Amino acid sequence: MPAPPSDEFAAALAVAKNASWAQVLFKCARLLNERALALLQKRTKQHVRPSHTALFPHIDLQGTRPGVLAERVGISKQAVGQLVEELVEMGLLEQVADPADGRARLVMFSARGKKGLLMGLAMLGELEAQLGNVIGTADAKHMHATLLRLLAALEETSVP
Amino acid sequence: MPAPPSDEFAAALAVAKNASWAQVLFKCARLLNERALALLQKRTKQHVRPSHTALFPHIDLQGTRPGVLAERVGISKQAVGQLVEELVEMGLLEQVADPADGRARLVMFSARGKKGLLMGLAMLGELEAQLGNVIGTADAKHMHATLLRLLAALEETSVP
DNA sequence: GGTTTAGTAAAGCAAACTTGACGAATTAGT
DNA sequence: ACTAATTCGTCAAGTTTGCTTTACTAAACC
Repeated sequence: MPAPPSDEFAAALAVAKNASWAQVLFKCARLLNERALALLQKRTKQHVRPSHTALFPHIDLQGTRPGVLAERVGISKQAVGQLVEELVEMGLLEQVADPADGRARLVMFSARGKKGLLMGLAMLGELEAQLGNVIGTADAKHMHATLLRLLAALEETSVP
Repeated sequence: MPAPPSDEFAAALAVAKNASWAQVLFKCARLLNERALALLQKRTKQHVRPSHTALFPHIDLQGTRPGVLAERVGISKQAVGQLVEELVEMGLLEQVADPADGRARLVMFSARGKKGLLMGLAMLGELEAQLGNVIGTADAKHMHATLLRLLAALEETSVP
């Protein structure tokens, strides 16, 4: 007698699930992100949100205009305006008039923002070291290299 | 003459950034997720959202009660109720009365939902294969194994 | 028969945006 | 030189997503 169709489905599902590294990647990223943000808020006592941390790597040390920032992050200028406003209130960013253009302003890190940024990265380093002890430093390094190439592949190739 | 302090900061920043695999992991996950969701909506013409796909892996083939689902995903029963309602409207899930309990209902995949699930996983497999060609199949496999151990480490160890 | 338990209903909230309308400075056209 | 069009950012309002809280019914358990 033939197996019921639901078993075929279950088998196909199991195979597809097992083969997929993307799902594992998603889950790792989500869990690690949650942990890092929880730790960050615990240490800084500031309400830094994911949208804020997404902004940081795009701010040049010499300062960046909000419009440029919006383009880099891929959101509207208004959205950047809101985020910057919040971060200025927290004392992490500051704005200065752009000497080259009276309409424009330059967003840059304040002294406190710079310290906070380094602290945040150090904190991430701690987490990575802690996890590296569990998964193996060599494998962590190997994964880092592979992820860098994956990132390049994602940024270069277009959506099919 | 000594270098200005901002250069020290820039150097420290560059070092910290370069050493961090977590940031690369986050960016890869975000980009890949965006691409997968865009492709999914393009193919299915349905408005499947991340919160929906987060639900799928927790639904047993024999059906799962909303309350149990809520516990597994870590959200309220009401939130599950909303998501299930939407997915039933899309024709991907269906609900049947639980024969063991008159108050309870069982959430399960409809025939169309099962087909959709397999299609979605196949689609993810396509993306992975395409990226695997770029980053190298062996490295992709190695990364998969490392990520699985990272996941285990994240789920086992507590927040410091 | 009283108390859990399963789920529903309605409202609200926070995050992370967007759209549309605007003012002020700059650049371009004539 | 002087409008005219463009660009830079802001203000205010609205939207979507993904939840939560509070209050409630109906069935089941004891």
